[in-house]
This record gives sequence, C-alpha cells and structure tokens, in this order.
Amino acid sequence: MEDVASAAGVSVSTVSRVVRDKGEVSPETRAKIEDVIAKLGFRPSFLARALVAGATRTIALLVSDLDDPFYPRLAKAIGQEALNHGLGVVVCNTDDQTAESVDFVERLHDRVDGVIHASVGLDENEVLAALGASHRIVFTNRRPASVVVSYVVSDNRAGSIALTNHLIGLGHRRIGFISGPEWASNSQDRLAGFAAAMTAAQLQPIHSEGAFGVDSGARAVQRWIMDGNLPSAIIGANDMIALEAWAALRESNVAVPGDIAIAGFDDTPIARSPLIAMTSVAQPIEEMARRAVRLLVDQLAGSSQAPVQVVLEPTLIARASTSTRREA
Amino acid sequence: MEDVASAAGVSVSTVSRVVRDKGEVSPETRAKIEDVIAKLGFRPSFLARALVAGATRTIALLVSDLDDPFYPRLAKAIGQEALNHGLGVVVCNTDDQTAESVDFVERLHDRVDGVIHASVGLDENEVLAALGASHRIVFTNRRPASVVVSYVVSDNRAGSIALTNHLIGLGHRRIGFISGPEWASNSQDRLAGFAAAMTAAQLQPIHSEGAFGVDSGARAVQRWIMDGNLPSAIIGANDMIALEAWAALRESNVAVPGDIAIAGFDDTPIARSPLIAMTSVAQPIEEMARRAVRLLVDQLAGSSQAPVQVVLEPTLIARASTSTRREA
DNA sequence: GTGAAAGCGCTAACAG
DNA sequence: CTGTTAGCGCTTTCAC
Repeated sequence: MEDVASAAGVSVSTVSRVVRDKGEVSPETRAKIEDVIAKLGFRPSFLARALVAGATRTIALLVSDLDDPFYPRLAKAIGQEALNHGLGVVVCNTDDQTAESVDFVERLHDRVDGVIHASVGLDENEVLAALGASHRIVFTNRRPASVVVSYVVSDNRAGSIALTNHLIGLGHRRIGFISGPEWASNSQDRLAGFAAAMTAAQLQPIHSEGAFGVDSGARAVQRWIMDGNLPSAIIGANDMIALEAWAALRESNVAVPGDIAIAGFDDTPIARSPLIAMTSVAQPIEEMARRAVRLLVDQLAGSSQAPVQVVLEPTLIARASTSTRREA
Repeated sequence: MEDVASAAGVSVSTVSRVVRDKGEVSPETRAKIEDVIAKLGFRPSFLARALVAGATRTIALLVSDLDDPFYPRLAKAIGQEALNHGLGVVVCNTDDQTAESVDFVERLHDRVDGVIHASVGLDENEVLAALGASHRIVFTNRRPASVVVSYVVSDNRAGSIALTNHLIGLGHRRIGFISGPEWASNSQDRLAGFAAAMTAAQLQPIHSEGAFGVDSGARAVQRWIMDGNLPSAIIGANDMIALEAWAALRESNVAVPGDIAIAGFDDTPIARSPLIAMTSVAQPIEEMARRAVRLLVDQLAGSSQAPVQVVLEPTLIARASTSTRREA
C-alpha cells in the first residue's frame, strides 16, 4: 500500500480509501490509484486488516471425520451459507478427539470470529473453556449438555422412533441396534428412541455398542451370528455402521432384505444408490447449516444474545433394504 | 502481551522471550511471567505474529469436490503430513470452477504460505497468475501443462492400460470407457491409456464423454442400451462414475458381473465394500500426499529451487465386478 | 538479563 | 478531498 501510495504520488490513507471504496476521493485520484494498483498487482493484506479490525470474517467448522459422507455434505452447506454472509470457513477434522478440538480452537482463536461445532466428541466443556468468556459458538449435529449455548440439531430420538415403528409395522419383533460410542450424543439419542419405541411395543430392545470408523457394524453382526441370535432387523446408528453390518451379513450369506432388514441414519449417497437402496433417516442438512450459520452470525453481530435452541425434524426414507414383511 | 508485561512488572520484550522460549531469561522472571500468563489466560496473537513474520505456517489445499470420497482421503493424508512439518491446512472446495480457485487464492494470498492444488479444473494459468511471481505451489492429482511447476501425480495412463488389459485378458472385446469432462487431465490420461491398450490389442475403443457429479455414468449406459450396443465391459473414469453406470445397469436388469463387467478408478471405500466389490485402480494417496507436502515445504524453506515432477505407480485391484470370463 | 524503539500493513480519527 | 498521526499485537535489533 505504501508502494502504491508513493507510485501514485498520494498518501496511504487515500489509497486505503479507494481500496475500501469508502470516503470521498476525486475521480482523477481514484483513477490514478486504481491504475497503479492494477499495474502493481497490489492486494490488501488480510492479516493487517484483521489485526486492526479485530475480526477475520472467518469461522471454523469442527467435524468428526470427513471420511464419513455426512460431514462433507454439512461442510459444503455451511460453506455456502457462510458465503452468503461474507464469511469464510475453515474445516477442522477432530476425529472426535478432545485434544484435537481444543488444539484447533486455541490455534484458531485469533484467526476465526466464531466456531460451529459439529463434531460429536465429549469435548464440550474443554472447547468452551478454550474459547474463553466470549462464547462465539453454535453446536450442531450434537446436542450439548450445557443450556447456555446455542445449537441446531435434528430430532434424532423422533427419527429413531419412526424408523423402529416402521420395522415393527413390518412384523419385526427382534430388532438389533448397533450404536456408536457412548459419548456420541446423536447416537445415544437414536438409541434412546429405538429403546423407547421397542418398549412401547412391548418388545425387548437388542443393543450392541460400537464406535465410529472401526467396523463396529461387522463386529456386532459377527457376534450375533456366533451367539446364534441374529435379529430379524438391524439398525445402525448411522449409514456407515449399517453398511458395515450389511457387508458382514453378505459375507455370511445372509440375504438382505430376504433374511434380515437393515436401516441406518443420515441418508448417505451410498444408501441412496440403487445398488444399495438402504432405508435411512435423513437429516435436513441444508436447513441445519442455514440455521447454524445464522445463529452464529447473530452472535457475531449483536452483543449479548440469549442462546437459541433449534430442533429440526428428520425424514424416514424407506427403501428396499427393509421391504420384506414378516409374519408374526 | 502488554497486559502480561505490566502485570508482571516487566517489558513486553521479556514476555515475548518467554512466550517464544528464546533468549536468556532469569528463572525468577520466567516463573513470574508464566504465572501471569496462566492467570490471565493469555494467548499470543497469530495475526500479529504472522504479520511480522510474513508467514503463517499454513497452506491451502484446493480440491474439486469433498463429496467425492477421493478428496477427503487426500485431505486427511495431507493434513497429517503437514502437521509433521508444523503446518496447518485449510481446505477449499473449488467445484472445478476457475473463478472459485482464483477467488480462494486471492483471498488467501496473505493467510497461507503456499498451496497444494489437487482440483482438476482448467484453472492452471489463472491460479498461477493470481498467485503472483512467488510460485509457492505444487500440483497433485492433476498433471499441469506447464513444466515450470512441481507436481506429484500417479501414472493414470499406466493404471488405465493395466485395467484395460485385465479386461481384455478376461475375454472382453467390446469395452466402453465413460470419461469425465474433457478438461480433466486425470480423466483424459485414463482415457488415453484405455485407447492405447485397446488399439494395441487391435480392438475398437468405445468412448462416452461425461462430467463429474452429474450422473454421467447412468446417462452413458442409458444411451448405449437405447442404441442397442451395450459393451460387455465398462470402465468409469473414477469410481463415482462407474457406480452410477452400475446403478443404471441394475435398474435395467443387466447383471454385473454376469452380463457385464464394471471397473473404476480411485479404489473408494464403496468399491472396497463386499456389498459392491468393484474392481478399481488405486492411487497411492498417502505417498502422493507426503511427496506433495514435502515438495511444498522445500519451496517454503529454500529460495529458488528447480521444479520437481513426481509420477507414482497406481495399483490394479481386481474384484468381483470383473470376475466373469468371456468366451471369444 | 532486560528494556526501548522501530516497524510488519493496514484503518481510524483528526486536521487541514 | 487529502494528508498526518496513532495504534492493532507482536518480533527484532540494539543498547544498557
């Protein structure tokens, strides 16, 4: 900017004015400066700007795992909405490790104005602490225990109840649920909904606890087969787990949906493919993204706002993997 | 930092020394300062540091589309290796739009020290121009036309030849290739390898040009079926396209691999799943990531280095989708 | 060992 | 309309 100023024979303030397009500048001077800017290929420094502004117009998005197809979709939707508000997004893969989350938040404290936390780890308090008093955060995809923060989630419990009832309605009596780890609140909510629906129907819920990204689906199925008590329907806490279970069944020559029904959550592209056609509970991702970003934008703009809690409705999408009716 | 200094009764320089852990500071002073830092929850400003250092220890990664499972894997691998060098990574989804790429590069010019370009758009010159004279960039997953830049790619042509010969060896004579858009060099290289292998075997290559993310696979299959000249084997320029084609075949009641063989590129998790078991050509993602990051790190460290070009070998992974032999 | 001073590239009052 | 003067929060000589 100094270069531009001297090259144009003006002061930096004038250059600054035309760069920001603010304040009155005479047409000639402006033209001259724009000319020099183009000639020199000058670009204002974001760093310097952010330093004086005390804001970066950037937000962080914490996700569990980009390999899980749910998160890229969320990331894209959030990126889109953020752009609508003139905000940039930096995506951080936490692997659900508290240390990672905290690390990101600390290393980014300066570089982002706020964070959207969509990773499901047990890191709520640590992240909040690392963030400091000026909570600029909204949770999504996970339901924080604390009531002092804003969040946008879908009603996992209700979605799970709908799915379970769908299976019960098909005549299933022995239904198994393969959950994620105990600390993942979305998985727990889905499990709770399943258990509630089963109990309401006077059926015994069958549960196998797993984890994400470690082939829990396959393990659960193998265990059930080994024990000789395979359910007639299986629900995975997400599509990945359900697909792992399905693959394990395939390897054991158990037919889906002929011998057993399978369903998951998140309505992943793979579930949607005709090659798989798996029943799944879809979250309103775009809506979640939109609401989450807007909540954060409000926090960035307004000073002290009361936290807002939004719960959206998921949608059950029945496909071939649960198309076979059982006789009681 | 000023706060810390006054609270500790020392100068900012001294605080700076202990924060950076550089220079001699008396044990007492250091203890005192560390105490105050902890008490005040002080964190050094990255913005200010980067401003004076003229470097951010951060690199940008440009990808085509995070929804394509290849890119998250690359992103994670690059993030991992970058971390080993004390570098952060910000991932940018370009959708293969030149405008997006340029936009990212311009908006990040200050905030990153270099970029790894893995998005396959036709944006090479524009990105290079936007980056300015101080090329701190390495291309990967795409082969730039310019020879003045470093890149790390896998030998798509060779991989495609291996795959095509595998199908020919199985007795296939009519093989169709569904490519991505013409501007995607990795897709073009794969197509070229296919054509070369077919020609070498004195067979007529069949080609259908498509695009990414627009169901080209299905369209190509529908066209072939409509025209009554469905090949006996189909290769997709990547797994996504191959799976789309497969899904379309399924909907037309064409059996894979019974009636027709299918194969793709990238060895995506879905291809690996026993539910699909699709033959695919795997790229050495981790190796690519490692080499790409190191090349960039070298550029950041050394001053003027000659560009380096690395070509890695892919691996053909044959699975059930191409398991049926044809009789001539 | 420690402090004072200059400056990274910009914006934000103030004067003219 | 335009220039001057302070900083934003840090690092980096150079003195003491």
